Amino acid sequence: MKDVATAAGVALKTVSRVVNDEPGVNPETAARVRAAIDRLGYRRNESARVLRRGRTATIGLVIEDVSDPFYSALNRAVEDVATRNGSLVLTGSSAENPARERELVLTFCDRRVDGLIIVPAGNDHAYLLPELKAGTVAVFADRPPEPGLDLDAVLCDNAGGVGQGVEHLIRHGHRRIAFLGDHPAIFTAAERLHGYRTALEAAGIPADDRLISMGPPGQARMAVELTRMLALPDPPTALLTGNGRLTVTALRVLATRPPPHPALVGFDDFELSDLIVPGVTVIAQNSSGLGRVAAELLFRRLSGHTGPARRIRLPTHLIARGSGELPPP
Amino acid sequence: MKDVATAAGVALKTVSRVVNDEPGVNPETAARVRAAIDRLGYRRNESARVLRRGRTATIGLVIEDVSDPFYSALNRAVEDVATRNGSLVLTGSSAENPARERELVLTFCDRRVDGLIIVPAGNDHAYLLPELKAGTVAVFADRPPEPGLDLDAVLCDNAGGVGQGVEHLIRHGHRRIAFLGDHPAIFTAAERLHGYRTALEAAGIPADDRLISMGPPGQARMAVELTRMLALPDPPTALLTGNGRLTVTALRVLATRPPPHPALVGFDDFELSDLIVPGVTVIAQNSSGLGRVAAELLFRRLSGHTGPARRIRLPTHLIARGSGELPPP
DNA sequence: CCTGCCGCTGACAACGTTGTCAGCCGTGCC
DNA sequence: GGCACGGCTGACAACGTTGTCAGCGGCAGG
Repeated sequence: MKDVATAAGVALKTVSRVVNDEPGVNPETAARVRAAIDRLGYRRNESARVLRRGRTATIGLVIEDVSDPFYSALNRAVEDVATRNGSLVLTGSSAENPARERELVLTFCDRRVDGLIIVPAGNDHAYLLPELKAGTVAVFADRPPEPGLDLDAVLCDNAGGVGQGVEHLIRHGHRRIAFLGDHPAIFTAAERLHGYRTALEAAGIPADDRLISMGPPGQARMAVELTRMLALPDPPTALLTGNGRLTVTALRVLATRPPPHPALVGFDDFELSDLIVPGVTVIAQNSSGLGRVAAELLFRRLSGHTGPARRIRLPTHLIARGSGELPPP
Repeated sequence: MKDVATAAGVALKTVSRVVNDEPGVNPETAARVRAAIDRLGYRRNESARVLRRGRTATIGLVIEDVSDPFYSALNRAVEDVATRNGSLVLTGSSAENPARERELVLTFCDRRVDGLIIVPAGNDHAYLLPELKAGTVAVFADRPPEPGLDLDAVLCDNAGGVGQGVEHLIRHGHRRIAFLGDHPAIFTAAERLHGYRTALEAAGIPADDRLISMGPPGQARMAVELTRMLALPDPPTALLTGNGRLTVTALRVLATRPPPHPALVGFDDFELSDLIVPGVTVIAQNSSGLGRVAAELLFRRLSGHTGPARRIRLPTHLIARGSGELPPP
């Protein structure tokens, strides 16, 4: 910038004014400065700008895994909103590890991101408090902050979605419906389990703990659990899987078994669910909506909005493709 | 930092030394400083550090779309290598738009990223030259830089991979093999088409232009092209699709037609290809390998390595799952 | 003619670090 | 006792911007 000023025969500050489109510069002078900028190929140093102004025009996004379709759709939606707001996105994968999440968030804060969108892996975000006090804005997505942390959050209607799925299966004649969910320490998994129990209860069907299995979506575990359930004297005639990976794992295990297969409804849509035979009936959640709304809440606060923390629930919707409409034998 | 210095009763510079683990500080003093740091919750301002040192410990990644499985796997691999090297990743989606790519790259450069990994959308990277001269390191992934731009690049063995696929189909008795590729202006699409022609020629089978269709992976276009080809007097008995999205589109179109279906080999593996019936035979490319190797090349250069630009080809491998082993009728 | 104002420009400090260099003190050697 | 040296510490400038304030000349109004 100094060089540009010299080349254009003006002071540093005038160049700064031109670069920032500040008013009060003689058009002729401005033109001369712009010419010098082009000639020298000058580009503003953002780091210095940040140091002086305090805003980085960068937000941080912490998700579980950038390569997971659910989160990468969320990532994309966040990126789109950020671009519209002139911001860039630093993304990090927490691998569902609270320590890694904390490390990422703090590193982002060191970089002075303007705001954070976090899919929390842990339940203790005390480490966030100093940053929040320092003016960093944070929004939680997919899972809420623990009580006491008063932040905006965007969630799916987990219980309601699972409820829709259970009702759908009941409508198709099922009463023995198994639920295969992720580890109940994960907020969404717990909510979905709750939705399952509530819907059964509402239909007057007693929940049977032997038809419930909660844990990580490994294929071995899934094989064991399905085998166990299907060998029961009154086996489930339908399965409800609690997230996309569980659905896929269940499909893989079922593929190793002879028909007839139980009906299946999966929470979370996934690509190609329509190409499998029968098509997989799913409860679609709006992953990009999650990202979009979270980013919008964030930028609203960044542009000065204050107000009580909001908690937004995005609706899910059931897509019938065949697997959920199989009747009980 | 000033506050910490005051609190610990030392000079600014001593705090800086402690924070950076520089040698030559009395352990007692260091302990006092560290205590003050903890007490005040001090965190170093990275922007100021960057301004002073010139290194941001951040790299930029420009891909086509963060939500595309191929690119998000690449993204994850880059992130992993970056983390191991103490760096963060700024990611942007170019949407296959050269102008957007340029904008992203220049914005990243304004932020003084140490290096760039680019999946180029366009063929003109003249805009990169000033940045390269200014010391930014760039590595291309999936597609090479245009001649004259002497940069490291990591590519898949596109022609060889398609060749494998063609040979596989020929081995299963096919001689009428159609090729459905993306727009030939895309480097990988052109290379794959070339591999197709070469492999046919090597087998002594004349290429038939009526069995070749190059263009974007829209379902309408795919439907038209497949209908046209399958209505020929001597229709193709096998299809080779040039990327993941084309494969999926072809599967969707085929699903609307009565059997028997032509054999199918798709370039690029995709999740659930094993759950479709018959399983989809693919030529798997190593998308995370692409990201990993590109990031490794980048960090090698960032740590001082100089040397001629390298061009690395990653092998592909064929995974037979059923659809590519269907015999001709 | 003087005053006040406006449009434009520039000098200077400040943002929070780190690199450079100088200084202090104690120790060991001549 | 004088000197060199090493371990430790600190003062200061610099990185490239932007915010603040002051200054300049011209013009309108009193």
